[in-house]
Amino acid sequence: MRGGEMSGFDHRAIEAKWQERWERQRVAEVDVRAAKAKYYMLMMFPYPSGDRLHVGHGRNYILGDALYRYQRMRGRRALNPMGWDAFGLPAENAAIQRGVHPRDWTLENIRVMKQQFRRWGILYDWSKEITSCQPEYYRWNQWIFLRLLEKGLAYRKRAAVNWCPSCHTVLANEQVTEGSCERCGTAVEQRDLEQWFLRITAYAERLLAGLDELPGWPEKVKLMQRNWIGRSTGAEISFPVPALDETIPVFTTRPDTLHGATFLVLAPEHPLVARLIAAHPESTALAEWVSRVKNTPRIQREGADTPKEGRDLGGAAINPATGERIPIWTANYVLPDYGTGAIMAVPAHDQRDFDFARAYDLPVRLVYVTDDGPQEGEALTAAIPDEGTIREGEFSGLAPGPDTVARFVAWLEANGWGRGQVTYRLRDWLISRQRYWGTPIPVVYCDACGLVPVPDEQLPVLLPYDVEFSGREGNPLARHEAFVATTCPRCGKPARRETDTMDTFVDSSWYYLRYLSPRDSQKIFDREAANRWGPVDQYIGGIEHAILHLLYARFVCRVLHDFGLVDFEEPFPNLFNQGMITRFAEQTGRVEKMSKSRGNTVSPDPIIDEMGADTERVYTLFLGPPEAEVEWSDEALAGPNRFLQRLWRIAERIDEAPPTGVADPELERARHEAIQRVTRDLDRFKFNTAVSALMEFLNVLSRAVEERSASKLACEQALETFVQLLHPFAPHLTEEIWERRGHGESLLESDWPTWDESRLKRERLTIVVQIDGKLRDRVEVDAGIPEKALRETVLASPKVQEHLAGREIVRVVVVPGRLVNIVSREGGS
RNA sequence: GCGAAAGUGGCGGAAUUGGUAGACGCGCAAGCCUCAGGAGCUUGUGGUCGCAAGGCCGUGGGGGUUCGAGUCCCCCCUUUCGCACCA
Repeated sequence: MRGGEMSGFDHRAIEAKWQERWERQRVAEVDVRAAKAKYYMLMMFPYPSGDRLHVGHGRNYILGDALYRYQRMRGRRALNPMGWDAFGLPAENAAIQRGVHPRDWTLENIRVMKQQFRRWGILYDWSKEITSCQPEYYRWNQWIFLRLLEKGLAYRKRAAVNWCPSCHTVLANEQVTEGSCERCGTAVEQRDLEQWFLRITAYAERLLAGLDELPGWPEKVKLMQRNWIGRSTGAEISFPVPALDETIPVFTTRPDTLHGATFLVLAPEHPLVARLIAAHPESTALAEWVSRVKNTPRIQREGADTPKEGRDLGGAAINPATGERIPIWTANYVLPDYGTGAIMAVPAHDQRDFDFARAYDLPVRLVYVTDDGPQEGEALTAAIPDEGTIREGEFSGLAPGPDTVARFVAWLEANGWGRGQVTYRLRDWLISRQRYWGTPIPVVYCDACGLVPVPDEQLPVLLPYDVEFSGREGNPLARHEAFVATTCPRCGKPARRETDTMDTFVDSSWYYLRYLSPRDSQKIFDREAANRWGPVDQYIGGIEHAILHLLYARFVCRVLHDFGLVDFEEPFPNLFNQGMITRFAEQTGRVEKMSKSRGNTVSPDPIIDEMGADTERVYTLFLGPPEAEVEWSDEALAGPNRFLQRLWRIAERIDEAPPTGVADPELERARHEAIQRVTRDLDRFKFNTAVSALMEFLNVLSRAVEERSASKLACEQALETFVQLLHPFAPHLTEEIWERRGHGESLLESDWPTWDESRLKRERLTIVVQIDGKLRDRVEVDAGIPEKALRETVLASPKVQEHLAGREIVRVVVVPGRLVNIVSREGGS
């Protein structure tokens, strides 16, 4: 196969020819004004990293292209746009390491990636292309930001935030995994900084409820989002602190255990901590301890394995239920940004509080007791979270559960001690980044006017090109005098620009709307087009965005909905997560996700050179179920390549078929079956089994041609159907055969074949015969055979007779068209 | 620890959702064709016993439901993923 000359067809010439023609004829361009039978499909737009795409990336795009071509042939007006998630850290790092400007680097990468898409035969409507790092795009990020600011949905606050010391920037909670920076793996530190947030928590309930309206999403992703939002119901209870003339509100999911609350615990960051320390005799030592805990990296401070540590702050609060004075502590296991940043500790019924109480010898009081369990707190060896019944008082005898909680909530409210409350795990979205290569946040700081939003007419706030990339800590933008120095839009006096840029997930939170009117310089997007084409009919991307991108995009879509810009609340009603391609990595000695850093990538270039893009495409789709992780095998490429070679040879020999043939009905049946199987499989994204069905169909056609057993007409019809069905998988070769068969128009314009149920019926059926569930024989019968006759046929079979010798028939189970199972037992005649 | 998904030949994977386990492909073996083959074609290919006909075993392990279980139920093991002190 050296050089490809041995191939039956010249894949290089054919692929180049069709790629050129599709591009020249702009076959994928859609006029969005006409939305008849619209089908908006979308691949998550890629980050144009400098690494060339490997076959693992290819899976994603090939799958999307196959779907696109299929939908086109089904007669849908399919829109398949592509763009670039072009802001982000790697560009800036490349600038520091190689001295290339992020913009130039990014645009060059885009050029290379486009070439790669082209070589795969992938069709995008390039007239809709968007690039998020261009002012024409990012000005609308700024526009959205200003609207959020107006509505109080964007705000600035000082908070302990995640800081990546390697990327020199803060990170959103969603970008921290196991206490480390998701991008570079460096342990994240805590820094107390003034930052910009988007109030996604205001949408927590709607984001959660909306998941129930998404049958087209994988359960796994919905579950991940539910867990991330983390809705908890319970109560907020206020504990008076007489000495400070304050109350400390706590959130608890177990107000029913209030009588067992023997101390309070505040997060070290809690605002009352400082006041309590000030009144404490050992205030210096305490303050030191508190500041040490505050500065402990998240990964060390949090986590179930971290030992619980705390200090008595010396104050006392009143447990409203018992009237008792209880101590106030601070501890590392109480989080500052969840609930109220303070808890009531009920050691008897919460394991964490129990561990802490035992470590510091704090009282343990049982509210619920079990008949056979300990009757006193001292005797407990572990918390009993949901067993037993309440021992005393007006709620005596109740068992733990939602009803009991509800009764306590009503009781708290009646007494004015607290109220029912819902709390979310979800935190507000931190969007500030101390980096250059992102959308400038459009606000100005004026000594006289304070924080002033940049007026719409002054947008975009342009990212300056001429910055210095030194690799020093701090945002290069902050050192750019001409950028920072500005005038206040309100009073005209000198002012400073905000130098933080936006998280790139802002860019990707609404881009699908911009595709519909990408060059509009007057407005963010065309509302009418957005409502006609949106929401996206099919969204395709990796599971790694299950939370980050998909949650942010759902949030922003709701915001835009509330602004009256779109009619829908869910941007992507149907989501498909393709699986990764894995391969053995020498470095680790394991089969792992294909990636440059693991050194286990496979370049598509030599494959395309030697066997063609069609081969890679068919192989990629054939490899395994698209949602599953699959292992790449260089060897197995030969199968799909042989398959395409055979197709070519058969197409060339089709004229040899005789004018009449005995196998025509059989071939026709196989043709209809192939149409049915491929259509059904594609509708369910089962590309792998669709390829199998085509292989089987080719085997039948191939035999018919080989044996000259079917007529030329039947063979030609089978071939044409075959080429149509295969087109989404192997577009170049199929176009070529189609054209050579005298068709003037692209296969994309042809109508997807339809099958006729009546043609699928077989005249003769093979019925499986079981005796006591074991396969014993097969009998061939007419399809319409009555059950009685079938039984007789089966019982007459010599093999059945033999196996039944000396046994008695108890029962005969008949599954029409499939099998007969004879149930027998010992004895009889 | 909690939650979810998945375990099928030498390999990737099928199985109309309770009805022939292993489709399709890779690999392997034998044969044909060929100056040659890393090309093409044909046949075979879960294990085991048997000359054969055929038998027995077989979908991570163990139980169960059923005429019938890869598929449903219970227990266990392994792997992967998500969350991980969220009160």
